[in-house]
Amino acid sequence: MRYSIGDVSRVLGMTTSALHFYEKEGIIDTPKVESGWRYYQEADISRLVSAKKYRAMGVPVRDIARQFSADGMTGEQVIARMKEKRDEAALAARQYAALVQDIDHLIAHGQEGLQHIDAVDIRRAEDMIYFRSSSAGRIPLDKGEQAVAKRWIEAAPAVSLSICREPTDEQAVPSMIISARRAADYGLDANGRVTRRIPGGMALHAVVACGEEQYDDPDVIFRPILAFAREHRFVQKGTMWGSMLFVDCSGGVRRHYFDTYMTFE
Amino acid sequence: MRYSIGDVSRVLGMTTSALHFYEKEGIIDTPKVESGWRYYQEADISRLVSAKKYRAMGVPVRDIARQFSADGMTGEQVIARMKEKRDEAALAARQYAALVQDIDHLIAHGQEGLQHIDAVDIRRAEDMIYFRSSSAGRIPLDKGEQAVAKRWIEAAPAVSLSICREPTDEQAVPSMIISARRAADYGLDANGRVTRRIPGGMALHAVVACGEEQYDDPDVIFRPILAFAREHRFVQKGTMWGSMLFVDCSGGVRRHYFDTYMTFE
DNA sequence: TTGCTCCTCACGTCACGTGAGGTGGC
DNA sequence: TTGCTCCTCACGTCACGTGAGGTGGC
Repeated sequence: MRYSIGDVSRVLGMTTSALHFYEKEGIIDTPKVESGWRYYQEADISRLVSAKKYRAMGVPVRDIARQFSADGMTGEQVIARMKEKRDEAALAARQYAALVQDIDHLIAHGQEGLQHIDAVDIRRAEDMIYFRSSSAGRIPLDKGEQAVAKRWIEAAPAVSLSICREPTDEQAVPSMIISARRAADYGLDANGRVTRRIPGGMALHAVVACGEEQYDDPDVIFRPILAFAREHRFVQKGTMWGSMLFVDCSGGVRRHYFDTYMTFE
Repeated sequence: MRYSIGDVSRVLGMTTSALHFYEKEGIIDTPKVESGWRYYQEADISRLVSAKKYRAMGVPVRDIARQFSADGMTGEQVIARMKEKRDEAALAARQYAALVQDIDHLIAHGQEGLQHIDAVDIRRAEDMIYFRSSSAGRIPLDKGEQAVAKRWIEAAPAVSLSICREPTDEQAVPSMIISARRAADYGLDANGRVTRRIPGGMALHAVVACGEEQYDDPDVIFRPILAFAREHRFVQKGTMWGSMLFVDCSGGVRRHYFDTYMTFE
């Protein structure tokens, strides 16, 4: 049997230009009849299906071409490469599964926030772990701390930009935060020089929105909670914290939404 | 605080050229001092961390720039887009998890094959489902069948190129095969016009290697099994089949490795 | 004859990476 | 003064996609 490029394209789900490209790269060497039309044989189809499979595993086209070339890869080499790709795929699967969890968290808290903005309620706060550089911003100036901060940033969106205020602080400080439950999944722990644990418990909670003033006055995000605490005589226990959910950039102003918590005695 | 591009690059895990690129695309608008050096503020860092988060969710840079622009996206729009990306990430997680399973199968059978090439043993064969076009090759000429074949090809490597021979066939025929256990995960079933179920059971089994002659004589892959069956008086029951594991292209010749099965009475 | 399929070739896209040649800061 | 960091600008990369202008086959 011989197949036209259209047949191959429809069945393999590849465009004709992709087929031309694979031919140029040397994965196949399709014979042409005098009119210039390509006709594909069973052997070409096999080669292309294998190539698609390896592409799906993340093998570059150049490597696939070499694999199938006159002096290509041995079975052992092919299997060794599959083992690498297996581990990469397993990592990708874990990362995407974690991403789903983290997006779910953002959606749930974000939606709640849009509905009850600035309203204070009481709920149980999770145990958290936070990173706070010794140089007062989210970005450390010390190279050792920068290396740690990098690992935290990589764990976004499970790690979120946050603002924390310990009882001994003079003002709130920009930092990064993650729930203790997720921290281990991302290889983060609370035993570093610049990381600390915040025990959970019953807490005042509010979703707040603030503008760019948060950069000069990080305490702005705690106003609804602090007003409620004063009015109802709640006494702060431990670190007060807020984690950023999303930013609304419509209408020429930026509004940052934070999920804020204050555990009490 | 102000940070140099080097500080930002080390902490965010982005190259300076990526930071230049994000600036050119309008995600940030870093001020420069007279010497021409950029200095980043807390607000820029926030923006970049958010941008990284959305990139990890698969949002294009252009869209992120629009989201953060003067008249950008509302909170509702950001959350709506997160919902889309959540579903895409969930799909990706499932696909990578499936890929891991499929690669594991190829590695296990491939390794076994390299050790016991052409050796016949007896083992239990799984229930399988196979696709065989009405036009005698793996690629159908009928457009309806081509649409079905496309969905099978997409399920590689769980679907593998195969050669099947029913008891009524005059010779073996190229086809595609998948285990019944995995078929449902990929939305494939045995009730189509060109698909059929192969019941499993105790079977003669061999991993064989053959050259390009398989394209003219597909039966070549069943030789070891058929010789063993004749010698030991095994009687074929149901469809005989072989699925391709990998191709060894070293030393100027191509050797195709197939996992072959024949259930018996 | 018509409509469809196929051809080549040049250029575009996406998200950066690389390197040349030059300057600023402690 | 030295070594490091930073600058701009042009071009490269990867895996194709797009479109122009033209031809083949039933």
